[in-house]
Amino acid sequence: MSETFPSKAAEHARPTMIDVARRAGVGLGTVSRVVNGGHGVRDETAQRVRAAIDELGFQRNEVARALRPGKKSTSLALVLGDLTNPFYASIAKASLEVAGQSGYAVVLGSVDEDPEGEKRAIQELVSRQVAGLMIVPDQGDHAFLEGAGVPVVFVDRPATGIDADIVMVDNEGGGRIAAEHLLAQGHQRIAILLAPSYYTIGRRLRGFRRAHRAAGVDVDESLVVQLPEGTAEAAEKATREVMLRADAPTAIFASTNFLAEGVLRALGVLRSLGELSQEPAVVGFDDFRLADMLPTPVTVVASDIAELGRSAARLLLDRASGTDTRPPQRIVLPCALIERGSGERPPGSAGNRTAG
Amino acid sequence: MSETFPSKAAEHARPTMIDVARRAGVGLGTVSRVVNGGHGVRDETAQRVRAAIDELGFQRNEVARALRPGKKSTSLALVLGDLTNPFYASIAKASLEVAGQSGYAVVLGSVDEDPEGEKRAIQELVSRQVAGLMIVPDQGDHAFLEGAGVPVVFVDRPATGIDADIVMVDNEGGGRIAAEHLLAQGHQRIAILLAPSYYTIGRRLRGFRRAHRAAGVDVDESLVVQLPEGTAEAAEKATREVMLRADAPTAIFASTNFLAEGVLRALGVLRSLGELSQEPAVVGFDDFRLADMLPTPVTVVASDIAELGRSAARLLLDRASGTDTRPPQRIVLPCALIERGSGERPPGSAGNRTAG
DNA sequence: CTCCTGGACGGTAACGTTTCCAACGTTTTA
DNA sequence: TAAAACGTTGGAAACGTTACCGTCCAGGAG
Repeated sequence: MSETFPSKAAEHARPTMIDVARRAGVGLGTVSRVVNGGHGVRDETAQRVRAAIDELGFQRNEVARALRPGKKSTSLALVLGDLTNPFYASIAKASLEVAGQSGYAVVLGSVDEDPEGEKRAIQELVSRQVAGLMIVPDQGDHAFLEGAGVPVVFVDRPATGIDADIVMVDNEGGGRIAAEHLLAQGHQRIAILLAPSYYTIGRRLRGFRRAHRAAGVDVDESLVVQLPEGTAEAAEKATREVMLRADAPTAIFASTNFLAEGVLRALGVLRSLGELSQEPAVVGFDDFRLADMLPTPVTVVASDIAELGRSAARLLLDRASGTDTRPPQRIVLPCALIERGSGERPPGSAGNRTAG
Repeated sequence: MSETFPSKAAEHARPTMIDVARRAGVGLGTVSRVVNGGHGVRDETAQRVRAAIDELGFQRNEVARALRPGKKSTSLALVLGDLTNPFYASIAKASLEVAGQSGYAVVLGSVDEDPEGEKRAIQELVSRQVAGLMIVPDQGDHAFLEGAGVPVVFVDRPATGIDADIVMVDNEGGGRIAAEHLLAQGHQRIAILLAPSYYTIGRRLRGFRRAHRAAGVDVDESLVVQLPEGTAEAAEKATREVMLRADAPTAIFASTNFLAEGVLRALGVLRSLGELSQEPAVVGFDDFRLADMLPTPVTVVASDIAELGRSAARLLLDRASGTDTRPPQRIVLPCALIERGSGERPPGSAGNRTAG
């Protein structure tokens, strides 16, 4: 065993530009020039340097590079909620793709639920010198970002305390479309299930109300149900309660994909128990996988979530590079109705309630 | 306007330890000591330093910190496929949580499909001096990671060319359980749909075969369907074809969540066309949202995917900190059958085929 | 032939932190 | 009382890169 362990040697290795320079018999600056595009270096010299790089397996240390003043790191930060929610997953995937195409990596902050945790996560990310932040903000004040010296793009909803770029969907329009659709079927008593008061939900409710006003139909405030949580379980419970009332609604608008799931679950249970005096129409907000394969395919108001992520990443990259110096932008993507069946049930749809 | 713009000032600001030291009237080393836990600093001095930190809004520059030899950055890299797949999303979420609890951020590499893109993404990540890599590997050779000097944990499947930690589910056991379950119902002709030859799929097939052998039933090789893609569409097409054969199977094992979706889609279409001479039993691999709400709830072989991500992150953190110096580990999580209905259909289930 | 211009290249400072070492003052021990 | 030991502090080197500045040489103009 005259040779050293390759693994050990490799661990100590990690050649630097200095090693490359020595190997190629050139100066440090020349290596740097070659690595960065090679302008102002003779072809022959550049070849020699590149050869040395290959032989040593040199890779530029991005950390050291980012340390230089002015040079921002080539990574973006993404702060969002539960990746298990396909909505967030789509945003992450899309922004990741766009960033990757420009050679940027994406750092995901650990995302707690409370605003305090979000703030901590963001500051963690800022201390890592990311070139920009994409944030799906929580409710807290985000003024602390003002002086961070890093471009910020908010996704899906604006944040309070700071004026920054924002990419979102037309929540109010979506809520309006959903309500208009149900009203057009002749529904007069439409329940709306609201997840905890995020900005988006408020907008969807506003659209819902506007559609009613335009149609000359009063909103029964007892059918505007504010849930304590944005989970399917909470929606299931609320749906059960509202549908068992004597004056049950003839339609339900679920303001979220998870809520729609809960509504369907509740209806399924009630149906099988014969407790459903009539089958309500259902419209959800945001499309979800298998929505078209359920016993009654689910009508939803949908938007291009991936485009949300792509737009945010593109905008942020332009801000980070200094290409884009316009005042804070506000990008709003449209919503469209996807009719699948559940939203087209007329008010009178017979249920199969047995004698109570 | 005697004052400078606060925003502008803030942009130029980003106070350093040197600023803090000057402000507190202490040396640079002292500030560093305070920031890192404050051992060996008099209480009164530490107070003064902390006051200066608060006044200036100082935040440690993690990039500069990671530059020091020995000090690895406090971020882990995660390389995986389509985040839109709930399987990957669960892994990402879980590992993110564990990493976050230890103060680590997670960097997601941009993930192309081809092995070459994966290699590029990994090297990008390595050049960012991450403390460790979690990889859901593609098929290519991963020997190039051997000398990277960074701990690696593979997730879901092993990689060739390198001996490293691996966290995975019991694919063979899962395949076996699925087949056993169907065989126990009396099924003798079971089709299995295979996504492109990943390691995991091969193992599931092996378990499938073993169960058959144990039961004394021959596998009809024409029912072992290798798909060109792992998409629902490919599975839908293959299911249509196999179910229209004269000797159609009485059961189908979909080796992936997306494939299960395709199977159900095809069956739905065939059913509505009256082309289904008999209703096959269906078992999927990996659970998916709404599986229990479909017209026939879907029986699946499932495992704790989140635990996959958590284990991987924990193991990697221990490796990165040097706490864990054992030889490469192999963690295998169990699979269990979730019976929901589709997998419990007996072989004779009448379809509703009309005269062709 | 000389001077000047300009391209190619080498050397060095600087980025912000950690770590080591030396220096200082105070207290304990001989 | 002197020496040693210890805890606290300041200063400087180093991490790997980029940017700037100066030097050198070749070639063109005068």
